[in-house]
Amino acid sequence: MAVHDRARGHDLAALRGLNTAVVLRALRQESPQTVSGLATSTGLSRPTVEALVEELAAQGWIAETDAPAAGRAPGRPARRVRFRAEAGHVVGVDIGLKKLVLLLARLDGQVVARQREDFPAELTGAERIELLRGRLRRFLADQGVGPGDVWSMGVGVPGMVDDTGRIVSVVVPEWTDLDLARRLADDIPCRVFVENDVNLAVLAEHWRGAAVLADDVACVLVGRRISCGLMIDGRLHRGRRGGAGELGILPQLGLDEAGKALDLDGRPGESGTDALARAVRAGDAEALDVLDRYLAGVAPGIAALVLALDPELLVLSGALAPVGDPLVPLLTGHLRPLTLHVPRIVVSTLGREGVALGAVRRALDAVEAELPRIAGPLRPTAPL
Amino acid sequence: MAVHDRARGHDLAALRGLNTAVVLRALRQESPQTVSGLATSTGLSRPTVEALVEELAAQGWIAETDAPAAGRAPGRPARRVRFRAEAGHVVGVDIGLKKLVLLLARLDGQVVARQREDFPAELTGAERIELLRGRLRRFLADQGVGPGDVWSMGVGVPGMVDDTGRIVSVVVPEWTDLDLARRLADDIPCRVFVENDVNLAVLAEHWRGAAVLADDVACVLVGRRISCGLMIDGRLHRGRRGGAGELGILPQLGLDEAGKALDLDGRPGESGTDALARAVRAGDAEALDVLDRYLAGVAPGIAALVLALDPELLVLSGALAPVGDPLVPLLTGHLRPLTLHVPRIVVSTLGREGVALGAVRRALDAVEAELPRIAGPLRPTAPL
DNA sequence: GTGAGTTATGCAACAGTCCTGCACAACCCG
DNA sequence: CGGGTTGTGCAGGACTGTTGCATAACTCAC
Repeated sequence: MAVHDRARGHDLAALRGLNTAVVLRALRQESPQTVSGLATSTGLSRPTVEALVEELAAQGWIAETDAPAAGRAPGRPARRVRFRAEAGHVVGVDIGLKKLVLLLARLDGQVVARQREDFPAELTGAERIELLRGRLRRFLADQGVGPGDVWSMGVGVPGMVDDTGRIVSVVVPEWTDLDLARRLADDIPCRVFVENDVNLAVLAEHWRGAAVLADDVACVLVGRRISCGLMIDGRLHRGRRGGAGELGILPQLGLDEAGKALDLDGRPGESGTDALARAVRAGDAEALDVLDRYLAGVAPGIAALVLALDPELLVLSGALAPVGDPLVPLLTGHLRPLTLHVPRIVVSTLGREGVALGAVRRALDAVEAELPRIAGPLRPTAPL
Repeated sequence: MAVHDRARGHDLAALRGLNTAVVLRALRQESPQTVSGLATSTGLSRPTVEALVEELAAQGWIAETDAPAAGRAPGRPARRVRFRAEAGHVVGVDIGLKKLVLLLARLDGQVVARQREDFPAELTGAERIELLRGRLRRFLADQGVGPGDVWSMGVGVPGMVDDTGRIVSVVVPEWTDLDLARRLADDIPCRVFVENDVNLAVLAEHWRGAAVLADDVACVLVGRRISCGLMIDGRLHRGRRGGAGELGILPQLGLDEAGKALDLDGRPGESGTDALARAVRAGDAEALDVLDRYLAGVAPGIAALVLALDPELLVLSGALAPVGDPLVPLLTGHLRPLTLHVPRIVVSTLGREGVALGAVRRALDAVEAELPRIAGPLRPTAPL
């Protein structure tokens, strides 16, 4: 009964906190800004903004820029303040069956370091965890970031994750029922959010990808395995058990059957989907035909999703995304007879870092959720 | 970019308005209440609440009760105030192919008058509108409610409705692309919200039905035609074109095929579904078998919905709801092999007024949405 | 180089809102 | 009829945000 809780009065301190958060948010969205500019954009008066700015600066959230203004204008030069994005860091992790992506970002979301690594799919669950922990320690050390400087961390894994962060699927052997967050928090004392990979992908697309302007988005991972991440009303929809979007199981939709058409041979070390994408891009007519048959096969499943949700936008991501724009008319053609209305379809442009970027976004969301109640100086997110 | 707008500062007047709305909301949830009780429940101080109460009373939103307190307690008897639910009315309409339901409710949602009528399915679109307008005028007149006393109206219709209130489906002949809201607003000068019937049913179930404690709900209309209303995170999910939940179209799911099994003969004037429900309740083994085959037929479609959304609760409504609890184990059995996790399933208990009650809820939502910005005395919703 | 124009700043006075505390009123009970 | 208890109403004080004005700093034109 979240509505019930909202029925609480606010006093002057709450108003102050609200306005502090407003100023900080405005500064997070655009930095640097002049104090007067902040006043007009927030609708507060200048003396008020000034007081809030002073308070935030004392707490370390913001700082005055010393850099001279870019364009020259008449009048007294404005004092300009900026969000201190370097005051803390967040980490985004994408760990799959055979690859690991690490991203380090500042509090404004700017990625300051990235690392990608492939590893054998045959690793045991324990080995995979140890690999991740080792690489993560090294990665942070290389960047001169201490474990205490990480405020929050997002981790994308294949398969379902329940709302407590426990992995409940069987995609990665031996990871079922694993509390990965706790294991990672032993090394890096911060909040860790484990989440299904496609769910993070849709966050990333909405943040900096193909879906920035849409609030009802389905992100479909097209490849050997099919699953979807859903954003509804601008928020990630996980489902009761974290299983939203897992249409692949239903035999009537033929998603698994369609996927088998992609079990082709590629070059050594190259997966079938990569080979197909390459061939299609090279203009191979036969490959295009295979792709088209695959899309025809997955169309009923995607149609079911479209009919169930009627999304504004469909983002295609995953192993076949490198094929690019040719995917759109092909899939649209197959969806048209199966749906009432084919939504706008676009291909992801985030490449292989999409999930990790979504993990960064997830971590930043956690930091932002605590912003309204800044009382002490900095570091709002308590470890775990 | 709704988030952008939220980055505006609040001044003291805004704080006041916020607290006024808080007190009013608390009083809407429970009436009457003592002023001191309001102070503790809202977290505001008593002098503050007192001032707000005085203001709201002057505007006509609340009033002091003259009725003596129920239980007697020591000490000075508390002054008690109540929400003036009789200050305005809302109307809920459910108009289908061959039936019309009208509900009149006070501002607290209490239904004060109801009317139900069946009419021939052969009516033309224009005749149907005239019937509705005539009955509505008469209904209000009988209750002594003038057109100006209706603050807001919700209307449930079969078929899809887009986000501007235009009907875009072909379920009712000649109603395609109809702006029903405008037609009704000619008679009753208030905001009119036209909405798909199942979407309103899910609102009703969440408000006063089987789904009061769940925030992720799918309401499935089981009957000759199948469609669903979706509630996600406590809010109605309509979809971009208002088509969310319309899985019936997809041939792979066999929903339409399954529905044909219900084309039975009933008694004169009784539909096939009603006859089937009656027979099952009477213990007819053959009827139970027909029902079971029907449920097996619709299971893939419902499974697709469950897999796509992973809802907390599934509410079964519609023509077969009178069958009651026997539906639950049958459907559960058919869903189990098709899904990862079968959600809790319950049968609607709202009967034939579900959609109209949801229309009332929709109308009340519109009134509540305007509550925070009460400035003048009463009547926050301007006509259209 | 100097003055006019422009823009930002900082201080002061003012108004609005909420809170705390205390004297008082109204009622029940013995 | 008086004590205990509970709600009421009124001050005083603290905090927040706003308006207004004099001042500071810079650009531009002459």
